[in-house]
Amino acid sequence: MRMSHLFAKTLRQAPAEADTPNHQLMLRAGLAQQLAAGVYSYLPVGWRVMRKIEQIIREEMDRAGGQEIMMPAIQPAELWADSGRLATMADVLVRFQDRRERDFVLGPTHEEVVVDLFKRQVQSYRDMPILVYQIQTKFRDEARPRGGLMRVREFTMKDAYSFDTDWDALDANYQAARAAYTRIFDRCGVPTVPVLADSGAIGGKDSEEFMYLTEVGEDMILLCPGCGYAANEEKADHKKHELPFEEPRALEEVATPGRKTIEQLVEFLGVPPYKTLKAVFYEADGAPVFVAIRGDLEVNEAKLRNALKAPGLALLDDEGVRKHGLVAGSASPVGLTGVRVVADDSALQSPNLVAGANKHDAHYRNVNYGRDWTASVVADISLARAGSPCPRCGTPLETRRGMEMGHVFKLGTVYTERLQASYTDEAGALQPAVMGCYGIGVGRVFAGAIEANHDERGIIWPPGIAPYDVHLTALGLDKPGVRESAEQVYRQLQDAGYAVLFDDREDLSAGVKFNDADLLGMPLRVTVSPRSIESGGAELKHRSGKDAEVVALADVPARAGAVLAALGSRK
RNA sequence: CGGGGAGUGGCGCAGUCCGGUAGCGCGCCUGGUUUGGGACCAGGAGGUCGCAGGUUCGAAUCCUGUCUCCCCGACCA
Repeated sequence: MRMSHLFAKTLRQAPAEADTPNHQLMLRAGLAQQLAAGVYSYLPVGWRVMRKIEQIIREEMDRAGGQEIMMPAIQPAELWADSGRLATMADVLVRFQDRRERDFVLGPTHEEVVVDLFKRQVQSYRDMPILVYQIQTKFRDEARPRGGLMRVREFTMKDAYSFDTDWDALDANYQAARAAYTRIFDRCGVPTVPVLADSGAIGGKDSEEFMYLTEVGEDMILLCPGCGYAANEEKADHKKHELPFEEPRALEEVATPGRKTIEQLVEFLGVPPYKTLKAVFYEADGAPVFVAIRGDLEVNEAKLRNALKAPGLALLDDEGVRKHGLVAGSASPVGLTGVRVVADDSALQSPNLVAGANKHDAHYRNVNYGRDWTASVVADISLARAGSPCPRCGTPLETRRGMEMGHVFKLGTVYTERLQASYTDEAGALQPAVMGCYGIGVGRVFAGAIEANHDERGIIWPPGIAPYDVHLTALGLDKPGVRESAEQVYRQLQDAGYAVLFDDREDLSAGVKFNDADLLGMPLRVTVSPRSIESGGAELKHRSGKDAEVVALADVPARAGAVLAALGSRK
């Protein structure tokens, strides 16, 4: 490609909207451009990267036994009503009506459609296992698109679905997909770690996210330096500080004028936070939920949502608190009636706690579960934080931020039961197929690859996904022999099978061209100039290296091939 | 949805408080001089100041409404 006619321009300054390196470089290098919040066009160079990532995904999914298909983005809303997700995913669904006023959604994901397909194609256990995948545009009306390509409303996703006769067979497909993911991210130059994840509204059991650990990531990950335990904050468990047994003492009311927070109570009464009971108010399906958790812990809303099977759970606002007669700052489950109480298991085993008295400026001492209050739901609903003991080995956990590149999970029979996708087993009985699903955000891999591979000058494309192998820079095009030599190198490299970006722009200084080459980040830069010709040919330098070598013009393709091979590029 | 910030030429910004013919850097076009790390000279093009009302002799500037974008939170297979 000749840069003189490239449909994109590099920018010296990044647009103000970008605040992470990958986002700034993407815009400065002219890879993509935003049309609306979370909606992007891909320009030629960026699109080549997307296609390279897709190709790697295809190769690895095929190797894992996957079969590529293509499903429609336009899907009947009825199918979503059948699965129950028309309601549970209502806020992100992009919906429309056709001219006959029939309801449709633009697919945010394809479980419903793939199950429908499965029903028509598979009736027998003999037809399984199945692993199908597609690379497709998804639509989600995200509450807040952000971070360049990291959270967008229209995006390319590779989604794969497996169907098996039982959970053991599912595990084989799951492990195959998991292995493929490791290879895919590796080839794309994005270091990832699998972390335990919450399966969220989609349902299902085991679930892991592939995270690229970086400060600009939007997810919080807990990692154990002792045993390697790794989990998303939403999912992470931790050992809770266990309190020694104490005889329950008599309930005692104390005046606590103006003390509303745990910090204020701790300071005023001289008790440690773990000897207090914290109250947090939520609302689920229109009804208030009183959450009781020990004062040294925080509520993990994902866990709470799962414990209550209430995807619509949200914090109660001040007005709601008043309306339900709750006394913020002095609320407690002691003597509370008419409100559902959920307790973290920490609250049960902790004796003689300080808790609210359900009237202003008063608390109780020596509150004990069972004697003074009970909860209708008891579960681990606590948030693991930096320093929390690892659930496996007790080592203090560390936190890191991460960008989610992919997600694998075992769905089981959630969708195949709801949508009645069953097969006939060996005994002739109908069974729901056991399903897994596996997603990769292609645009996220694109962003992650830039984030993981750049320096102060620009992008350093991993050779496997570089839009071009060679950035050919011609300097002094009006000088004798330069144009001819550069054209010759351009032709020879292309004849040898390399993708070449040829900076044939006239009247630009060497500095501009070199800076653009560094910004655009191809693995190998070849320079043809009066100086290089005088010293015997063309100059080769790889993007991350410091030194250049001069090679005779005729030898450029062979030498370029050797350098690229050494960099790990596969032609 | 709650909180904060911002919309002025392709990009980055000033001008708004205090109303009076819209400016700077980069980029772009023409000519010339240059050419190994973001050149120089001369000339030039390009803006309904997000949009709609209002106040005023006069609005980028004041008032009202509205749209959009960014950040934090909520939300998020």
